[in-house]
Amino acid sequence: MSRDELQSLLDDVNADHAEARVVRVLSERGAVSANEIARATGLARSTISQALAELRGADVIVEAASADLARGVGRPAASFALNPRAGTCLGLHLSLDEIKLIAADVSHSVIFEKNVALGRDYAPAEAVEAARVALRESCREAGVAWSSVIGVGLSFSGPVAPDGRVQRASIIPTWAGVNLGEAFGPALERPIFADNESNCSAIAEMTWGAAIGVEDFVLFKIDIGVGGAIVANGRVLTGIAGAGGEFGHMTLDPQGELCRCGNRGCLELTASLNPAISVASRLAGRPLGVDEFIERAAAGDVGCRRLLADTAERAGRGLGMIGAILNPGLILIGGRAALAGEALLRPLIASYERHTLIKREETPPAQRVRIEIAKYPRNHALLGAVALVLRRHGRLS
Amino acid sequence: MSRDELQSLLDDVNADHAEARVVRVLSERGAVSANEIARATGLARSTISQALAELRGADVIVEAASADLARGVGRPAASFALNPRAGTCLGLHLSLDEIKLIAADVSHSVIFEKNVALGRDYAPAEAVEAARVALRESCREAGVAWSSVIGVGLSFSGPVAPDGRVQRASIIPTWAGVNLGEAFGPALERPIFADNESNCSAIAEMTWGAAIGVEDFVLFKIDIGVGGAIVANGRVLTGIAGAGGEFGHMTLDPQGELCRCGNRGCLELTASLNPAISVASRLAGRPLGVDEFIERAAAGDVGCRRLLADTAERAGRGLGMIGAILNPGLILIGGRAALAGEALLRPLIASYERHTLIKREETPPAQRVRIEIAKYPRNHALLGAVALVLRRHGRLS
DNA sequence: CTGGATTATTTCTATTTCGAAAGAATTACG
DNA sequence: CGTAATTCTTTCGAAATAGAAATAATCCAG
Repeated sequence: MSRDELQSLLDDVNADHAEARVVRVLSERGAVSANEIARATGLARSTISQALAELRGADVIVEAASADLARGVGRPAASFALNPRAGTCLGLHLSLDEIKLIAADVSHSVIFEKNVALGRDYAPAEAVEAARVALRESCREAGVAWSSVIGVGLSFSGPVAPDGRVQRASIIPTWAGVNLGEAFGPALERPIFADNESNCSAIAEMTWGAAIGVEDFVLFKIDIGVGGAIVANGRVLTGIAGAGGEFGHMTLDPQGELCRCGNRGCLELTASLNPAISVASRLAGRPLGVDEFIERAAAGDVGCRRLLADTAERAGRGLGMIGAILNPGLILIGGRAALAGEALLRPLIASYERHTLIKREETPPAQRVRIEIAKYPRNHALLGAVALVLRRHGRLS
Repeated sequence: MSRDELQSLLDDVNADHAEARVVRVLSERGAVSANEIARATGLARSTISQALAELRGADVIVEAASADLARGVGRPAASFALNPRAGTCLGLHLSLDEIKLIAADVSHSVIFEKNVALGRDYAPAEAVEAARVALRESCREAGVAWSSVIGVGLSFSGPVAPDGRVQRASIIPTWAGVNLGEAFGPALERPIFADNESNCSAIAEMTWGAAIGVEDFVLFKIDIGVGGAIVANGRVLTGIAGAGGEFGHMTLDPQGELCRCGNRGCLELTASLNPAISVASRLAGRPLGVDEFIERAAAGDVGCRRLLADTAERAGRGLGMIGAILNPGLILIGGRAALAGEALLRPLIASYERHTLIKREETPPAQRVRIEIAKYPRNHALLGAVALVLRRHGRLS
């Protein structure tokens, strides 16, 4: 295969030769040994050997600093990663009042990270222009040629349909109906990938976090909203309209309070951090931020601890239902509530146990649900946005 | 490849040549054209052509009566199916007070079907012995050599762990903790496959029913219990302990009535047919059966219709949550309630719409959830049991 | 410090699979 | 009818892949 063909393998999603599959595995996992590549692709070791030789010849991959972590007996395995100079992936997170930027090379190293503040309820065109300027500039500063950008991943705070359209139910009302691919594609002139925030977080956990190598898990996010993502067979279940994993909008009480989504009694109304923070603020005599509240709870403030435990109790009810529906092997707790660690986890697990079908003690260890804190609880959907590009997930154009 | 090797392809799950993959596709789908096989396997048409020639030479496959359904322009495609004489699959459904038997050849034709009544709460050993005797005898009568039986699929009314163990939460209390593979394996001396009833129904719908070719859907069963199954990427999500899809045991009201599963306020308590039938029976002055109740509702009895609609309203609440969590493209309604057709479907869809996040009218048609009646609403998990064997799903030994 | 045990990697050849082109069976249309 | 268009199927040489055996790099035990 020619050098040019090999170097363009990063763009070609559909190619199905040994070389292409090796590149895809490296793109998804970072540094990997030849043996692992063989297992992941299902190809023979000899085939991998040949492919690696060719790819190395074309400077597409490099030998990685061997992570001698589990160094046993026998010849140690060499690790390979994509040549960092072979391309750059950009990520963009669109949140309530700012956009966050990130760039990573194809070997999974972060090159730069940056925030751009915007007014509340900013218009799509504003964000597109701000993103264009900031990305171009940051790339120039970091010495990244725009032509070497493989794609831009977008993380959005709300359901994103498979065609890139933002659903009404999003946090930022001005964006309802906007097609992210059509909005950002012309301005950025690079392939666009997009998914909702929680799905991005799940992908970040799969790529760098607490779910590396896990094919089936659920991410449950507790922050000022409640959301999540479902991963089955190694793929994020986005749902037919991109609304999979919207745990916050399970209707717990059809006669309950009105939710911003237009329904009543959603889980989010009781299980997000908002009610707890309201009460804590009243007691403190001044408005508390999310971080301050969590810090107080983690530090042992009995009031905040109890408020957090009550939140966990209510969230655990929803989580128990998710357990009855999906019976996942691993549930990762994300969102800033997870920063409280055990103070959240203990009452949450207790509540889960009380509300779910299969009880822990009557199940052999291998079939038990593990509930753990995610590695990136603090909104690191941004990392996931860049992983969208690395995994070629949610491609729009 | 030798004739013997080709003929044993049906037993070898792990083989990964063109011939093996062709056999597997035919086993899963029945009669298929060469072109479809190529698409399903991802192999080149020329490879399929060669493989088919070899398999035909070894009498493993036969040319099927060409189902000239969609006969367009151009040369018509020939269909192939596994040679019915190449093997037989048995299925077994273990219900409350009887076991049901079925046999089908590998081309998906049913050979015989039979019920064996047992006392309520029968013991496992009883069922094993009854199954052994009835299956052996029926096979002899039908001229099926026991050695030609590829495997026996078991459908069980309750969660079945991946290792074959029956969970406590099952309908038949005497079976809690029993390992289905260990119980049936020695007596039947054939490979055993097992899964819970609803998962089997889902597989039946995928193989013969309303979900042929659909990779992602949810089956929601409303009968004297409430249950279901989730299919993602063409695979049934069984969950880490086999309790995936247990929609009936979502906790709607933590302070509600006690459920047989040990929790309170489960969906099943309000959304199954039981409450409606109780009221209808009181009004009728005598106990009504499920079928009678459904017939009355379908025939236009206003009381029964309203009771059914109320049930649908309550079930729709649970279904709406499933919609928020999974956002599936297709929801099939199974169980005997589905026999009422539109009388159930209309209020169910209305309730779903009211309780789910993404509303129908604000979604383009391609992203809308379709809610339809399953093809086999009347407990045809039995068909699914035999499909377990055809699809090599849930293998225990 | 040396030889055996263990695991990783490459080499070489046989086999499998692919892609392009030819051939076959049918419908559409003049 | 006959020819063109369309679609399915097979053939055959080229390319990719797998499997077995050889080679390499390390640990471990004496």
